[in-house]
Amino acid sequence: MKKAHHHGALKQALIEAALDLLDAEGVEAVSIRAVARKAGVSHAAPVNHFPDRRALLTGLAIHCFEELKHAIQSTGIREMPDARSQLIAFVDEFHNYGLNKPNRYRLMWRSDMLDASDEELNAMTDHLFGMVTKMITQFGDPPNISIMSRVVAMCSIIHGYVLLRIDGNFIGLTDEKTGHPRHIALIEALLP
Amino acid sequence: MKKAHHHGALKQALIEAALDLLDAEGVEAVSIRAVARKAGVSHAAPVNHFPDRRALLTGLAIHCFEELKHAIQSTGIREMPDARSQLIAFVDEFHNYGLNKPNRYRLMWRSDMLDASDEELNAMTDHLFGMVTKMITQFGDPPNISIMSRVVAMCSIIHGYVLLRIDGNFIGLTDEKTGHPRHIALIEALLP
DNA sequence: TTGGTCAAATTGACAGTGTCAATATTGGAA
DNA sequence: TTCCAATATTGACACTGTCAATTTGACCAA
Repeated sequence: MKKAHHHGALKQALIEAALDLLDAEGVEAVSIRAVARKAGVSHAAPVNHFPDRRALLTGLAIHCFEELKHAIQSTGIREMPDARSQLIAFVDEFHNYGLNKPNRYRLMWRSDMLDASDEELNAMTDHLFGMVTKMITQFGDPPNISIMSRVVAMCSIIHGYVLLRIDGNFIGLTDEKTGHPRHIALIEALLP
Repeated sequence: MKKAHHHGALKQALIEAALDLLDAEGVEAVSIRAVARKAGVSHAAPVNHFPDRRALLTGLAIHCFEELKHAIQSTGIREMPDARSQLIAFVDEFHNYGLNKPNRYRLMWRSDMLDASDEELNAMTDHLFGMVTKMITQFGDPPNISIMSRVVAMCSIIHGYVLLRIDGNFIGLTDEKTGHPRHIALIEALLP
C-alpha cells in the first residue's frame, strides 16, 4: 500500500473516471484514453495499472460486483429468519441495482469483454451463485425437479428479467393478479 | 428488386461477410471497414446500404431474428396439438440457436448497440413475445399469478438461461432428478 | 548527503476505426 | 444520344489500442 509516485492513487481515480463514462455513455465510451483524460493523466498512464482495455473493464466489473454484494448485505439479509424473506430481499436488490445502474449491470455479465480467467471476478459470481443455492436449499427438495435445477431456474429468471427490463421490455411492472411487484411475482412462480 | 450497378447485390454480400466476422470474432470485429474488405469493396461502399455501424448491426440482428423465427417454424410447431409440446419445441430451438450461434444470439439482444426505433427489429421481438403469450395462455389462468407474469417469467427464464449458458455457467446440462435436459426442466418448473 | 534503482508517468509513433466530403462510374430513363 | 441518380471510390480527419523509448520522482543503501 504505497503511495504512487506522481499521482497518488491513480488506480482508484481511473476506476471512478471509468464509472462516470460507463454510466453516462455505455461501455463503448470506456476507452483507455478517455479514462486517462478524465483522470488528468497521459494517454498511456493507465497501462501501469491495467495492461490493456480488457483488464480495465475487468477491474471495473469487479468493482461493480463488490458494490452489488455490499448492497445486498446492507439489506440485513443475514438476519432474516426465513428463506423466502431472504430471497425477496436478494431479488429486490438485484433488480434495483440493474435498473439504477444498467450499464454497470450489463458490463458485469459481458464475459466476452472481460478476462474469464480472473480469479477475483470468478469468485464474485461464485459467491452470488452460492447465496442463491443456500437460500433455495432451505425450501427443501422439490417434487418434480432437482434442487440444482431450481437454483439454475432462479438465477436465470432473475438475470433474464433484469436484462429484459433494462432493454425496455415489459412495461407493466406489477403483477395484475396479486398486486406484487413483477419481479417478486416471478420468483413466487418458482417457489412452493 | 433492381440489380445494383457495380457489385450486383452488395447488401446481401455485406450481411454475409458480417455474419462470418460475427461468428468468428464477435461483434467487436464487425466493423464497416472489415466487412467491406471481406466483401471486396472499398471501405466506404457500405454507407449506401447502411448509413452507419449501428444500422449495419441492426440489419444483421434482423437477419438473425428471421433465421431464428424460421428455425422455430421448421420444427413443425404449428402442427403440434398441445401447448406443452409447442413450448418445449420453442425452447429447444431457442436454446439450440443460442448455443450454436452465441455471437448472433448475443447481438440480437444488444439493444444498446442497435437502433431501438427500427420497426422491423421491434416487429421481430414482438412476434416472439406473441408466440410465448399464445402458448402460455393455453395453460389457463394460474392460481397465484397472472398470465402476463407467467409469460414474462417464461421469457426471462429462457433468455436468462441461454445467456448464462453462453457465458459458460452451469456445467451440468441434465436435471439430476428427472433426467430431462436442463432447459426443459426449467420451463416445467413454471408450468402446472 | 549522495547515488542508484525501479516503478510510474510521459511522449511519440503505428495501424486500425467511423465518418464525412468530393469525385468517379455506370445503368437506365428521357 | 444525353442526362440523371444511385452506387462506388478516394482521400481526409479525429479517434482508438498498443507498443517502445524516455523522463520523472520516491525510496533505500552507502
